[in-house]
Amino acid sequence: MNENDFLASYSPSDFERPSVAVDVALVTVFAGSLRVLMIRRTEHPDTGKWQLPGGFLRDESPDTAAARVLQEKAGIRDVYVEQLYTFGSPDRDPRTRVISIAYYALVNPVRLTTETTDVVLAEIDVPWQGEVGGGVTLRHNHRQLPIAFDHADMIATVVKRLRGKLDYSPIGYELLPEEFSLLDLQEIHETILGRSLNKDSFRRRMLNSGDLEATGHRQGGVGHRPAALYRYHRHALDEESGN
Amino acid sequence: MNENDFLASYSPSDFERPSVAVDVALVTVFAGSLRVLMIRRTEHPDTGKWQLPGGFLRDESPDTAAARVLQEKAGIRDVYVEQLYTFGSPDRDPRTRVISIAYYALVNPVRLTTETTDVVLAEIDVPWQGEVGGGVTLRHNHRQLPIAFDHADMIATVVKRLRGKLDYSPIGYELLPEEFSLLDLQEIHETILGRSLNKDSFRRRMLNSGDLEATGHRQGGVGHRPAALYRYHRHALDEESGN
DNA sequence: TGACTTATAGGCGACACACATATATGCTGT
DNA sequence: ACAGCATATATGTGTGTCGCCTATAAGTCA
Repeated sequence: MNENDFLASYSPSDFERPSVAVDVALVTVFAGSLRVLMIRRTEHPDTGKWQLPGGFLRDESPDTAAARVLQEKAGIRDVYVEQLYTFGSPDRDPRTRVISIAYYALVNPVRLTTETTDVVLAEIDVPWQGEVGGGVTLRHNHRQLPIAFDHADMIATVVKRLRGKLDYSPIGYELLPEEFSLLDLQEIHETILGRSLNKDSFRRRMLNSGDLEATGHRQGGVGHRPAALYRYHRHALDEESGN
Repeated sequence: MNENDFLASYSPSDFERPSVAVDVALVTVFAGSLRVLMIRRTEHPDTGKWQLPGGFLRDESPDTAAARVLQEKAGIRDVYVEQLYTFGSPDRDPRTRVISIAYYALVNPVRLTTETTDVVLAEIDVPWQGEVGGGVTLRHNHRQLPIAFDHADMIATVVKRLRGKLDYSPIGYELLPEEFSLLDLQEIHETILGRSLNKDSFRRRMLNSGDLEATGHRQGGVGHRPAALYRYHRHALDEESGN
């Protein structure tokens, strides 16, 4: 390593030192659509376009910053939050160099407050199958929402991550209330994956996973035979030898 | 949002502005062990401990920075590189606040130059099964290597990521030379997963995946029947209708 | 030439899956 | 009260994959 490299490595000038931000995609499933909370920008640049809730990192861990941003910008706390990917192209923000650590959060829609003119739950349109990737568009009340900065890339990355993790992690349950029917769970999976699933296989697979615990309750007032309700119960392995 | 929050968000002072670094775990499989390139620190803090090659982010994308760090610190280029996770606990570096975007890279060991006293390929000891996680330790010549900063966490995260992606992505091939036998490929998978695999099932699964192309070559001078050699050939679907 | 080692091919039962059919159960209108 | 309806739940069947096993092939080496 030559001297220039050494100096650049150990004494980065303030000019080179980027800002570090956290952006959070708060995702929910509602009325058969995958949705994400978006905020309308009121300042330059990208005025009028829609962005994810975000904020600059303070004297805190990135995880803490993500939870704080959710509390401050979306008014919600105690939800499932996980780091997604870090975006840092030199030109992703026209004002100055900003590195953004993107997060996603999952929540049941009943925990979300009503929309305002500047904060909406936008439907995510995913025009591709599987995890190969591609772009997404957002809709709200049949209108397409223009997306600020590179936040469309972030949302597309969330969809890919959710599709990849759905089979082997309990993220589906984070989008449901405490008690739910098997069909509720199947609709969550179908919405995330963007395709329909075989009902019988899905039932068997979920019941055999050992992650479901019957509550003994049933649906009420549904106009047909009520489904049994379950709750998530992290890997209740070998239920027969229940000791 | 109150005024304090506003100012903190939109005018982060230089004091709050952290440094942003990139650390890269260059991983390879050699003699039945998963290994990672480590560099001995010669300065405070953690003098004498071992760290991943890293450097501060310049006027470049994080991906570019990772490739540059590999070139400068490990003397290797044109390898598979992928972003891993961003580490940013406030106390992870005792000198100043540093956010580190961790990457991992995969390479065949024949492309690596010989070791020096300050640059070694350390064996990764993984005392857990599957992707549940836990800590790792490093060994070199039967001696355990002390690990600087939170780089042990980074290496553990790499192992988890590799185990998770192995089944549905071609990362295994990045660790092999252009032509390889099925047993070579199986040993890569077994080393990453930390458990032995059924030989027949593995053969069938790989040959049916459509990602292997027979080269027509065979092993030479192995003291027994030589295995056929294959190369990776991204999803050669429907080889029969070869049009 | 024959012993040895690993590669390769094929068979077999267990199991998960998609798809189909049959039965159960609560609700609703008359 | 009862028939009909809609969905839940149970059962069956063929297909494909997996782990395990046996048999054969193709090189090297004494």
